[in-house]
Amino acid sequence: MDSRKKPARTLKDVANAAGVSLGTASKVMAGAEGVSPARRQQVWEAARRLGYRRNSLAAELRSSRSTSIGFVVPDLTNSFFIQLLCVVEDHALASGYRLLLAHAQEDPEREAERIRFVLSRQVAGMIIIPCHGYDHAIEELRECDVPLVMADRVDNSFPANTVTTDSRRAASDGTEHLIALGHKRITFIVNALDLVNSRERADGYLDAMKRAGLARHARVVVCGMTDTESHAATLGLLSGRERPTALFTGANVATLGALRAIRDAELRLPDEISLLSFDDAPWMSVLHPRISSIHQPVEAVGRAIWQLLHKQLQGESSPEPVHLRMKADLRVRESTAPPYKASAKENSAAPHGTARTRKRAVLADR
Amino acid sequence: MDSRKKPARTLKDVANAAGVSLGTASKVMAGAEGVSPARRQQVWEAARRLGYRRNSLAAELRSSRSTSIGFVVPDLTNSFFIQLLCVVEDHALASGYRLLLAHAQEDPEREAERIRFVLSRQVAGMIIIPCHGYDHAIEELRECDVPLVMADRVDNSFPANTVTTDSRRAASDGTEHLIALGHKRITFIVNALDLVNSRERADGYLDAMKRAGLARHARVVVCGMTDTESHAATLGLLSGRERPTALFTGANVATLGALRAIRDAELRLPDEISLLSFDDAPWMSVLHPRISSIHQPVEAVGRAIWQLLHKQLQGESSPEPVHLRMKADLRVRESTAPPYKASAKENSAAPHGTARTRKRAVLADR
DNA sequence: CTGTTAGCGCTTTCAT
DNA sequence: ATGAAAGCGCTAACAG
Repeated sequence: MDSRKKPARTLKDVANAAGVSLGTASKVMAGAEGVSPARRQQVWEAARRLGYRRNSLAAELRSSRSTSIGFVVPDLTNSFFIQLLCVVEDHALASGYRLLLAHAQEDPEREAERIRFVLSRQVAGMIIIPCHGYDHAIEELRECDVPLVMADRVDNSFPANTVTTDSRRAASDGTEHLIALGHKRITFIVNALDLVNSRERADGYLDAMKRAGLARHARVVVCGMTDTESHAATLGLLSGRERPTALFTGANVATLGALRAIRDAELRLPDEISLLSFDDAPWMSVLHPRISSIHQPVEAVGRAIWQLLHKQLQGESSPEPVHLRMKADLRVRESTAPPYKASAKENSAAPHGTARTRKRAVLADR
Repeated sequence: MDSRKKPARTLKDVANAAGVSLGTASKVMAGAEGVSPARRQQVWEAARRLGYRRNSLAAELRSSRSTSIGFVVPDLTNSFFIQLLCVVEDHALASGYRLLLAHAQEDPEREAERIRFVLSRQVAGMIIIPCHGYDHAIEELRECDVPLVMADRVDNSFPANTVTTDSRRAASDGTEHLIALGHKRITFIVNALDLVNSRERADGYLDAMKRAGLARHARVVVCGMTDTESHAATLGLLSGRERPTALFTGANVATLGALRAIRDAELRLPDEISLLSFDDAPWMSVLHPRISSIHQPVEAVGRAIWQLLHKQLQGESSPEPVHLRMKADLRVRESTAPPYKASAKENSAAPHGTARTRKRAVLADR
């Protein structure tokens, strides 16, 4: 713990120590052709001896080439984004790029600031999963022509490459599953409707409800971006009259809050209430009951994002923006079941419903 | 989507457009004193008009001052690290620093590469949560004197500032809780013993077992870093003879695998087996049964990390490395209960144990 | 207050 | 194959 800063060794130091010119040393470190093996050896030797570490800031400044990709993510708490991040990072690394992560924390202002920051580091490209209304992002990015891919929370009207999940369709499928089980009072709990994909999810839900002639039962509750908020919203919902028999949560975070609320309301899942989660998470298939969910194809989305970006990085991009849309799939597990008969509702302490209900309980107990 | 790269505007362009010198423009953008309001205005104007964006690579290169902090994390899948990351980032941002995240993916080689990368970006400081045996990290960092804080997976013998949780103590407390419930065959499932903190956790477990005269029942199972591995290990454990009555998992990831194995083995939690998790996660208190766990003080750890680093950044660090150790607390929930009576074990389909067991089941059903 | 100048550490022609 | 020299975009002295 010595406080005097010994100035870092530079390439010049290495060149001097090796008795070669700066240019030659540079070539060696870059692994370029045209240096005799002998000198090459000398330079490596000197570099090791001096503990040389390249200054990539200087290198990138001079060559105006960067291998960093900005990745702007709205919420690191959301396992879907984390998974996506990991997938994309693997692809990027494999192609010789690194990710520069920027965390927007679901705050548009912070997002704008982070984008500015990333851009100021001269990244070669950008991947953005925007938060509430991506106006800021657009503004920042329109004028500069960095290769860009927008993901997840965008729609096809965005004037850049996008990769998304077909949320509307998936939400519709999910709702139909609930309807098929016999549910009518199905409530959709969504974080924010100014999030394009959440809006689509809500629309998909409404589509299915209407198609089934259940429009008058349709109910969309907007709960905010945190699990605390969704907890509160769900709790209100459950204690009100005309309680829904099924809940469909529009996102990972909302699911967590809803689940907590269901506990607090002392409702048994799935006997007294069903829950379907848009977004899957590892823990959902591990406890009792396993949560039915809509699983987004993270691998495919991540791969598509990288492909689109990589193409642009190599200057092979098409003049027209490409919009890729992936299909999500419904994973029926144990949190969705036929609605509870109102009559059986009262003696909730000892669950002895129909044979089916009974079987379920045992099954779920495993 | 135009493919010709319009070269980014530079400060020089701005200066020209504003009719001032480069130096003046620089002062304005830096917000420095000593520029007349009129010119200041002109420069801002020109900058906006041209869509100027500072090149922070150049700025940092020239001033050899950086506001980036490298944060090397072993596993983004682990919610504890994510939470820590968020806490530290908040503090860093508040002090005017940004984080440069590097994901080691539990791979020492990748970790070394990432550290090298981060260092080459001339960060002002480094925070490292090392993975298996941190030799690489040490090697890379010894010679350079960047302010450094090591966290979580280190012990006090490390020659730099460290912030850790008192794992040994916490694990010992946890084990005692299990013992107090009447368990004897308690197995500790740990990811890897070459992880200092895992080693400490195992030691804490062994301490408590020995103290209780249960040494001959003590059993430590090493399962690896992924939930797939811990799933397999736990499954083997549960199907073997002399099945433990309680499991104590040494980390987040191990808990997930163990839980899946318990399901697969069709064992009821906590009636047929108890589970205690070292590391808490939001989902653990949301489903049935809520998982008892040892909760690390993320906020405190994060704050401590930043304080230690910030002091060094301001040159106020003490000559001797500081080792901070935080206390974790046991959160008893529903996954830990007295051991199942062997006699009741057989008729497992319909759980009608003692009154206590019955009550538990109802309680947990909420 | 303002402009001029000299680099930060590196890459990249361009001669030799 | 090698070295010299010219910057990348910016900051920080230093004169004026």
